[in-house]
Amino acid sequence: MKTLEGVEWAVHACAVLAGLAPGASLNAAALADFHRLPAAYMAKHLQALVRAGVLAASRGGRGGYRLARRPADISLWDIQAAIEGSGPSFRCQDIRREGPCSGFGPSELPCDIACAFVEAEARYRAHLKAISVAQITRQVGAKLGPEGRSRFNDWASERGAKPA
Amino acid sequence: MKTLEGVEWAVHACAVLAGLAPGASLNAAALADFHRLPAAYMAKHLQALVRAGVLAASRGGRGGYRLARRPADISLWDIQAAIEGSGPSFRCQDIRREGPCSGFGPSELPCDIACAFVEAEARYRAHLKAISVAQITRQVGAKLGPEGRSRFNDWASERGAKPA
DNA sequence: CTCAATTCGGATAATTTGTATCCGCTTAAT
DNA sequence: ATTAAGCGGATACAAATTATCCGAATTGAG
Repeated sequence: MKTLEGVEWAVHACAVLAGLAPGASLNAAALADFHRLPAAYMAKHLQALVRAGVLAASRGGRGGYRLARRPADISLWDIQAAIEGSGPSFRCQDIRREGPCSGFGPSELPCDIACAFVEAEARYRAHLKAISVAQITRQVGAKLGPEGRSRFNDWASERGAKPA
Repeated sequence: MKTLEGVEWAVHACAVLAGLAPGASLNAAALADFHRLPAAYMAKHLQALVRAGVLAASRGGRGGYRLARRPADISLWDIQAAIEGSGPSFRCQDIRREGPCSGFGPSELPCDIACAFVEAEARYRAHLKAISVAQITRQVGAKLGPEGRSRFNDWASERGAKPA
C-alpha cells in the first residue's frame, strides 16, 4: 500500500502545465528540470500520462507535452491511475476456496473481506476524483505569492512556453 | 498502491480465530493449513500481528495464537496496519523545494498535493476502521450455512481448538 | 527434575517490483 | 538536410516483497 513516487512527479508536472497559458507545452527536459528530477525517468512517466489521455504530446522540433484537456477536467485520480494503473489495490486471491470449508456456501457470492477493501478503495478514489489539477495549481500559485508567480512566468518563457 | 497479499492472509486468519470459542487458540501450522497457505510465511505475518497487539501468542506444546481482544474491537485497519505499517502511503518528497520557484511562499505550509492524498488515505482508513473482525466472521459464517459451520467446528476440534 | 516435543521468533535467502538510464526509431519544424 | 523532440524497447541497478530455515523459549510427560 505504497503510492509510487512517480505519482508525485506526475501531479507536479501537470500542475506546472496548468500554470501556463491554455494549450502551452513544455518538453520533458524542462518539466524534469523544474523540480530537479532525472529527465529520462520523468519522460517515462509523461509517456504514461499520454497513454492515459491526460497529456498530449507533439514530436519533433519545438514539440513537448501539453494538457489533453482543461485543468478543471483532470482529477488527481486520473493522474494516479495513469501511473499506477486503475486496477484494484486489493487483489483477492480467493484463498477461502481452499481448505476444509471450501465448497460450502455459494462460491459465486463475493468475498466479504475483498468487498470491504474494495469499498475503502472506492472512497479513496472518490476523494481524488473530486480534486482537479486546476484546484491544485490555484492553491500552489496562491502560496507562491506575486514574486514567486513572476519567477515562474519568467522560467516558462525561458523554456519557450507562453505563461498564463 | 498495491495491498500486500499478507493482509488478505492475516484478515482470514483473524476471522478464523474469531470463529472459535472466546480465548481459544490455534498454532501457525493450523491457521496456514486452513487456507492451504505456506506455514512458514504465514507464521511471519502472525508475528507481525502479535507485535501490533492484535494477536497474543503462547509458546511451547499446546501453544498458538489467539485474539488479543474481542473480535468486535479489532478492525480491518488494525490488521492492515500490522502487516503494512501505519505510515502514510503517499510519502511527500517535497520536490517543490527544488527549482526556480523554491524559496517563494512560506515553506512551512504543507504541500497541497500531499494534503490531498493524505486526506484520501484518511477516508480509506476510516472505512476499514469501521469494519470489525466480528462483522466479517458473522458474514462469512452466514454464507457457509449450517453444514459448513459444522465442518468448521469439526476442523477446529481436530486441531485442538474449542469451537464456538 | 530432566528430557523431548512443540511452538514462536528472528535471521537469512530468493524472487519480484520499482527506479533509472540508454539507444535506435519516428516525427516535425527550421 | 539538419536539428529537436517524443516513443518504445532493452537493459542495469536498487529496494521491497515473498518465502524458508534454524535457534531460543516454553510446556508437559516420564
